[in-house]
Amino acid sequence: MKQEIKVSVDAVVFGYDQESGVSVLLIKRRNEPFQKMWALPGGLVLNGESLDEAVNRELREEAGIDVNYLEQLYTFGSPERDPRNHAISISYFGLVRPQDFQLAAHTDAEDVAWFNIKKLPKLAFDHKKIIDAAIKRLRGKITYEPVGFELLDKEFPFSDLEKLYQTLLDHEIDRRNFKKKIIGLGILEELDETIQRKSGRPARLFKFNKKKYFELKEKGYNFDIFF
Amino acid sequence: MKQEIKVSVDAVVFGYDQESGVSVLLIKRRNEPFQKMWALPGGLVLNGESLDEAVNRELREEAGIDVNYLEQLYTFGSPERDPRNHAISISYFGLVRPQDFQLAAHTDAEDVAWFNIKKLPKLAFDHKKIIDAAIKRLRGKITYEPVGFELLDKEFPFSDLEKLYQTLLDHEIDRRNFKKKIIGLGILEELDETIQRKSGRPARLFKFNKKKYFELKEKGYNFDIFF
DNA sequence: CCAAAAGTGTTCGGCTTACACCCATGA
DNA sequence: TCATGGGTGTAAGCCGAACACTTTTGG
Repeated sequence: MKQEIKVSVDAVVFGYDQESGVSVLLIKRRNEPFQKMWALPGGLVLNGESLDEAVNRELREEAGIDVNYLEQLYTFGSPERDPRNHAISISYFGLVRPQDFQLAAHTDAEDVAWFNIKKLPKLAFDHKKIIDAAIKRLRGKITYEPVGFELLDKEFPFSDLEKLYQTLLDHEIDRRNFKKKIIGLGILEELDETIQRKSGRPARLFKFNKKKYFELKEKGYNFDIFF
Repeated sequence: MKQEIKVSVDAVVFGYDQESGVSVLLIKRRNEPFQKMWALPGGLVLNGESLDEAVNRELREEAGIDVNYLEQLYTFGSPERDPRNHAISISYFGLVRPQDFQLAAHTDAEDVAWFNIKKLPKLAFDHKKIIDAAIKRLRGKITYEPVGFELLDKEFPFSDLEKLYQTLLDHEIDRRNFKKKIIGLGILEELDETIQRKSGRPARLFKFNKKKYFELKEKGYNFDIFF
């Protein structure tokens, strides 16, 4: 009997901002099944298209977004996950600076929006499960690789980084120890500029030095950021 | 246009023994393409079958093996990876005690054998790449989770564990520090029995205490085994 | 001058590392 | 008695954790 399995990709794209914390990008489905329900952006892989291409295409089509970090997460293949037919989903994990984009729903998406990861709506298919896996990965990831910078502005005050870690790891961090540790990694560049928030003393801006990071990584340097 | 993508699974199953070190299970392909070439066990997922089921079935059919540890590794989906058509492969990573099984080639496999990971033959498809990814994962994995025990006999002398780590991580380990660390984790049980190797003083046998391990893991205990 | 956030050092304890000699067995 | 592998303790240094007061700005 001929194999009749559909191959699709789905993306869990995270964004972060100071006020609302960590969010996931969702689309509202235009079509059945799960019509009008929120779901992860994604869709069928085209013949001759690589998986990465498919994810990037779907994100552009359905949400108007180009991620700046993307990695494969997990492949879900239980035959019951799609009510229509056996369909596997290769899920991806992405990071983006929400401020960089104007969301725009197209094709299969009737709407697009950011949802705080603590206030998710009911989701289509097994997408809740996929998001849970992605959150777990994100939490793990930031403790051993400096991916957090992909979520912050290019130039950011140190407290933003601190708050990001606190939000993601969900526990208090000692400001002094945190700074010592991160500065000790030698992958940040301190700028002369400062930024003024609503109140309080202005903060020095920092920049992630990607080149330095890759140099150190080459040399087998380790970037554990445990707490 | 209708989607025409084949879905298959492939397994990188590792075995270990004292003399030959770490090996991978390979089969010799009975059919085209890559006929008579060595390849990973695996094959098409059947309609209505989950991915895990598919891997276990293929391993039983092609090699006569039941793994005792299995996890998903990565999904390879470049359209050029199969000369016939667009085919994605969900690859798995497995561990087994080679002594527990009598290899037996069937169906698509003309032969099955263990190959030392440092002496691999030329491989079909992109299977070399898949094995490389699996080795990297294995190396990483044993540093933060006690999966090594799945490769050793149920009861083993401490030096076996030490040699396994040395082989996998490819560097010297101080016997005393290693023992202190592992014993300190509290997941080993020391038995009264000893084993006599070809020469030298007989060695005390140890057993991995899975129950204790899960208990500790529940409590958020961490099992880093860095060097 | 008050509120809000940024900035900054030191001490203590525990973990990691380095390191070398004796023991039990078979040949 | 020799060769082979098994077994064991201690000291030094480094890293992570705990901890509080001062500075700069806007209102």
